[in-house]
Amino acid sequence: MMVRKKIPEKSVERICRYREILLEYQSIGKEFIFSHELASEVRVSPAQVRRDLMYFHLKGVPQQGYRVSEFLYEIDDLIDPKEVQDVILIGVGNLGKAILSYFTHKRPKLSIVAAFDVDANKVDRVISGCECFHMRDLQKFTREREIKIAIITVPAQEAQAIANTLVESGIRGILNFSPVLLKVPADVYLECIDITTSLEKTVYFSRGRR
Amino acid sequence: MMVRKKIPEKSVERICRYREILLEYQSIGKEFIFSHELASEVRVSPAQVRRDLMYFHLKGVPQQGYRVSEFLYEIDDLIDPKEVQDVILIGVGNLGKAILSYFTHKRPKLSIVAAFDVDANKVDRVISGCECFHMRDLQKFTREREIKIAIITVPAQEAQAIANTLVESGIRGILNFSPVLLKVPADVYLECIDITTSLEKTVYFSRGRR
DNA sequence: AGGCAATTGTGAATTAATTAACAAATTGTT
DNA sequence: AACAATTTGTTAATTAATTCACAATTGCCT
Ligand SMILES: NC(=O)c1ccc[n+]([C@@H]2O[C@H](COP(=O)([O-])OP(=O)(O)OC[C@H]3O[C@@H](n4cnc5c(N)ncnc54)[C@H](O)[C@@H]3O)[C@@H](O)[C@H]2O)c1
Ligand SMILES: NC(=O)c1ccc[n+]([C@@H]2O[C@H](COP(=O)([O-])OP(=O)(O)OC[C@H]3O[C@@H](n4cnc5c(N)ncnc54)[C@H](O)[C@@H]3O)[C@@H](O)[C@H]2O)c1
Repeated sequence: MMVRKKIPEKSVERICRYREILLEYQSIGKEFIFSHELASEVRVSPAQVRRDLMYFHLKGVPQQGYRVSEFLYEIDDLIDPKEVQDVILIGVGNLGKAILSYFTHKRPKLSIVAAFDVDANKVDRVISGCECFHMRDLQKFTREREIKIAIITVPAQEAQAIANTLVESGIRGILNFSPVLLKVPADVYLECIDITTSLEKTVYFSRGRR
Repeated sequence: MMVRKKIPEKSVERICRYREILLEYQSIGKEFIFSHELASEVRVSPAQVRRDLMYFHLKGVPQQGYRVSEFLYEIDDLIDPKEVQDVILIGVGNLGKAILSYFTHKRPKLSIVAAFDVDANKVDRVISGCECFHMRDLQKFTREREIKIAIITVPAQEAQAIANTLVESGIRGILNFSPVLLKVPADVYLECIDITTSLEKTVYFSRGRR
């Protein structure tokens, strides 16, 4: 089997953004797109777009650009898992609920299939369209359903312990919203969204220091 | 006045993370920290930490490290605004509410002072500890209070129009949660948190392609 | 006090990411 | 059917970010 060249994080990120724009184009019936159009939408250089395209095989034609449907197909093929990917979420608080309601039917290949919490008001109910179970069932569920991806939205002080449990039960990727830099084995992928840092960055750079 | 060297985004981001760790150290009574300790907490190299330190003036001592309180002071001095920074939030939906409740008293120098929405169920009430006003009052409020920072948590299709209004009323920095790549003038700082992309990245890289 | 071990601060070297540049290709035009 | 105008695909050049490496300090131990 031919092994695809590894793609740097930044490129994967941009490619996901290209998809947003392409879906928009598709929805308004545009069949073709130029690298410079995509570039200006995503705020990168046209050269950057074409460079990213080298990671997968898409032929554009001069004077015409890339066929949107083909482009989207290639992105799906590259980025999306082959089967629907089941995801779980830990911590059905304010943020957890927002995410649950958002991802219901958002992407065909991504589905949050269960949420877990310790709060008696939350377990054994359907919250924001998602079944919520008690933490004690986490390991069993994860193992049986072979869940590979988890989203952590528990309070900071709980996050590391939960990450440990997740890793133990076979999780391969974690999207972490707690402000804690979790420690996980090198072969588990960890993506952190640190909203506080983002806001601090915004404040810092809005003060004109650029 | 001596002009500080401009600091790259990545460094600012790391410096904000250092602060998290330093606050933790302080809370458990540790007075000093080594570059390698901080580095391993934040998952960067010790050299990287020391390099970032060159952006501000902090003296460490060999065999002892950096004084935590001094380190924190320098970060505050560099990153934080001099006065309390008032922030507004647009779109008091699931995500907006989560953010409002989270940032109440989170950072002494950051305060979400008002939220705006069009939904009659939300305006003129206090939601998650924050006063919520109707969108029609946005411009007036922003101008009068000289608000410089806004958080956008409205549906995708509304985001650009709201960004335009914000820019018009003098906003200098936007933290955007909608999946739209907003167009703003070059002198307005735009930070985007794209949760969908982050989840897609997590799924992609958890499939072992690294 | 003097030597040993550890750690800082920073240029130099390396690696990664981005942009520039341009030949090859394609379309429409005269 | 040759030409002009674009736009692609890719290599080379540039710029940015990270790591290396090591002299200079400092604390600690004997
Ligand atoms: N809400 C935000 O805007 C925001 C912003 C930045 C960071 N965060 C981080 O996201 C996380 C969640 O924030 P939130 O505002 O939703 O908090 P929250 O308190 O509303 O929700 C936390 C949820 O986790 C559950 N929980 C607690 N301990 C648990 C455990 N051991 N196992 C399973 N579930 C447990 C609680 O019952 C609760 O439902 C926190 O780490 C917070 O720091 C949130
Ligand atoms: N919730 C999530 O986890 C999540 C994840 C990724 C992205 N997002 C994005 O964040 C944004 C908000 O998501 P959400 O889940 O909170 O949506 P939501 O529908 O719960 O909230 C949107 C809020 O915006 C208000 N609103 C609508 N039009 C407005 C206008 N013109 N002016 C002011 N307010 C207006 C609505 O009344 C509502 O209160 C969306 O753009 C969404 O794509 C959310």
